[in-house]
Amino acid sequence: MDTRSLGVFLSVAETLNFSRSGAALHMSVSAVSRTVARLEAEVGQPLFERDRRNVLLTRAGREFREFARRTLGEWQHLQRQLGSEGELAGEVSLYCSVTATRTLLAPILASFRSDYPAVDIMMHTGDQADGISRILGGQDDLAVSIRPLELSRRMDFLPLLHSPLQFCMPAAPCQVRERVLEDLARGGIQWSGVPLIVPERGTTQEMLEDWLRERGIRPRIYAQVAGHEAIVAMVSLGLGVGIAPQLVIEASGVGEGVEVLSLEEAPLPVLSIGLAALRQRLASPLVRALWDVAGRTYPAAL
Amino acid sequence: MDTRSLGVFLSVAETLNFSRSGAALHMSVSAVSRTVARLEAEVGQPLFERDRRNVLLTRAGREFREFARRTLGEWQHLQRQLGSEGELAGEVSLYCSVTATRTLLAPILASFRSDYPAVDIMMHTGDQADGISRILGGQDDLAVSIRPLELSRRMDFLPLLHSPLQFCMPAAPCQVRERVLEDLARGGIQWSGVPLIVPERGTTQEMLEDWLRERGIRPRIYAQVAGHEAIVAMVSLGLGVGIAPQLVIEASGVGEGVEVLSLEEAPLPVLSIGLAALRQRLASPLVRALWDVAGRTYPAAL
DNA sequence: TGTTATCTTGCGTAAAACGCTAAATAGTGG
DNA sequence: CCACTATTTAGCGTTTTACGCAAGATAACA
Repeated sequence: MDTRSLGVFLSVAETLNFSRSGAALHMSVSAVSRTVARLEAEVGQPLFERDRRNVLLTRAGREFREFARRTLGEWQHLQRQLGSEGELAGEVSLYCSVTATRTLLAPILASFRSDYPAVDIMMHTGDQADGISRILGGQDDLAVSIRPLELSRRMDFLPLLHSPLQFCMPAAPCQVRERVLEDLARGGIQWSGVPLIVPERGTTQEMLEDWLRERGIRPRIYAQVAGHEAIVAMVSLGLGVGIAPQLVIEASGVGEGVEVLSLEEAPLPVLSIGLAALRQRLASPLVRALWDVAGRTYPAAL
Repeated sequence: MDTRSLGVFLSVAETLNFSRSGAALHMSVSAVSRTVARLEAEVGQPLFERDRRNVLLTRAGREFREFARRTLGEWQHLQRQLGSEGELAGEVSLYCSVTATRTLLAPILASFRSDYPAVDIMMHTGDQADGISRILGGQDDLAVSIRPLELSRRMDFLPLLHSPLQFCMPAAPCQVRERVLEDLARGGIQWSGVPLIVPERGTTQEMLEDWLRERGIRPRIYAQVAGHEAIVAMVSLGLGVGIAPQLVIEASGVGEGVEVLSLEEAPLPVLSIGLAALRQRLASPLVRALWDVAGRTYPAAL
């Protein structure tokens, strides 16, 4: 019996539907099934009555639900109580890009500091693309990141907002801009002729690669750059056409200097931006606190 | 947080000594250390104050101890309550040798049937040597077995009584008996001349092999037989010198027909005989019930 | 009768837990 | 004062567990 299993059981006891609980808990149906089966073996009695069509709590199941609620409640209470005592001792380390600090993180951190004034936040900034590996490597507790295409099972991701990936070009007249405008007037961009400034690594780099491959485009890469902010900066200098989340383009100091290229016929994917953390670390009350504040700050996150 | 961790914590909270708790719980010190460390990370505060010499509960630790006691108590209560309701449905399967049924098991089963009249016991008998593999293979819940030399971590073993492994020879005058007596009179058995009847496999077979190897003895194997009872039977027929636990020799119907050979200068090991089960299965209340009854029936087991 | 929704099971893989051994540290006795 | 013991923690390789995927099974439904 562990807290995770209790959570799964309570979810199923509420939905009375293994599949829906699985979806809600971000786990496969089979994992839910086996978790319940394990509990039943430990208790020695079936907790649910399933007849392929309906799932119902047995009498034992109802009693177990009481126990589960009580135990889980007390555990969380204890965690909060003891955990918050330790605020002074602990600190939460957070990895994010410069843009994230000013946009997404600002309201979260404001809330957090007023709720938990005693917690120190150790913030590291850098290329957003490195966030996931820093989390996996245990170097930071939390990272603001784009949801990776493949999410490790050790990790949890809390989506906070969405922003489309966009191409952008210099706003001021220059060779690159004229070339793009000409192409657009003729009906389509000749990618082979446009200098492209792309992310060096990370999710957006993979997405762009997929997008190009699907369309059979062999682009002319002008530069591979670490950090979307740097890409936008280079674009604003007229060095080429770049790619970055719309959020970054808008928030960049040089926002005036670049213009979004909207390719309606073949849009780039929309990014899910949020917090990433190891499940393990999320058991720590400090980390969980920041996570929860973030979720409350962006309730539309769903 | 899971029940196992709570148990470890409570043990350490009592002994205030990681090593001793490790020994008591049949786990390594490092496992104890890490289990406590995990709990501390989950709670967000140290539960023990350790200064290399002393281990003390912190204030958080004392609060956690209350929680742990309460939770573990309720869990066990629930397990017993719901588990015993299910008696009618469940059955416990038990693997043992014929001898075990009549000796070791008799008092246990008597107790058990009066305590839990509704539980069916599905008993399978056979060569004791197969018990461990039947447990590991999940074919039976419990097995009466000799403690294996290597105990899988998935398994738990409850020692109930001890019995020395013994050589035995025919009690009636015959060629084999005379030969042995002659050898003994001259100071030592000439193993190469004595027909030996040995276990086909299992712990006693391994032990005998070790014993022989250590002494550089190349025995004359007359027969490899499955089951100690069969060995004793063959010995009583005058076919050779056999090896079996003293318990089996005494309990065998042909006990009169065989005589124990006491080799004081180089005794065979003493066997620990008891119950074996998968830890997993022991979580089931039914299995646990029989296990507990056995422990109560042989309290001198320690 | 085919389709859909739902739970369970087999199999290969990824993560967690463990034991062993070594390191670090403090008390003890010769 | 130093060897020696007792104790907790950390690295490393191995065992055990949990998971996701895909197939199986079963019942409702169209």
